[in-house]
Amino acid sequence: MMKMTPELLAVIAERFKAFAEPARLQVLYELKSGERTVSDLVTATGLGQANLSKHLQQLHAAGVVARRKEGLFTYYTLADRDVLKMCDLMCGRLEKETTARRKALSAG
Amino acid sequence: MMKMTPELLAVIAERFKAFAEPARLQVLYELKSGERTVSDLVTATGLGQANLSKHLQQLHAAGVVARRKEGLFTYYTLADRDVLKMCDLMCGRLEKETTARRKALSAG
DNA sequence: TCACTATATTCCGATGCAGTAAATCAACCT
DNA sequence: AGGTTGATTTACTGCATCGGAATATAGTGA
Repeated sequence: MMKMTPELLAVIAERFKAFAEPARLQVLYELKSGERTVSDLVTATGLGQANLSKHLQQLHAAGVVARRKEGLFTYYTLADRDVLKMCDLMCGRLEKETTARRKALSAG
Repeated sequence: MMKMTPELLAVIAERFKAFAEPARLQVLYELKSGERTVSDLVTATGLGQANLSKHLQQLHAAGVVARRKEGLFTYYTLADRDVLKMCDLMCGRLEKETTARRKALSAG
């Protein structure tokens, strides 16, 4: 485990922040099935183009997505396998809680 | 994989948000070594007491930490093993990037 | 060069959140 | 009951950020 300097804490927090927005999670969810252009994502998510573009910049700056330009289009993809692992881990935590809560309700 | 409703996206984002703040990460880092009272955390982190208390409420609301009252004291702990897994996964991503960048620099 | 399309960027209003100080609450003690 | 201590809550301020509209940039083709 690395030493926890304030700078490192800030960087890690920054990374988590990339995941901490419904719009951005929606984008990641779309990218699960593969590469998408910005327009693809606009129609898939219903987000405004300018807004989406800004979210994509943030995701890219945080190393969450990769991009590739081809002519007029910019193709975005998930940066690596760990991105999905993060989401799955978080969803797993949620599921555990909800099933636990369900159990508690039926038991109580 | 569950269906991605706007509500679910909001909940997941909320969870990530709990990790997306240096002060809160610092708290989690402290709790790695075990149970701590609020005062313990105040001295360990250097955060103001009221401020810290609010961060602890957020972490608790997000299911990241558990608490236990004993007399005047409130003891906080990490809620489960997955909390650390989240952090380790994120740090792993960071390390990969920095080593990759180092390699690119020495190669280029 | 001029138009057209796909993205990115800038500007702005509204909302959210971190931090601090002061007030409040809760448990303990004499 | 009154006082003390640990913790939470409230009120407030300043700063960040989301979303939308308008504008700018860049690549394409006539």
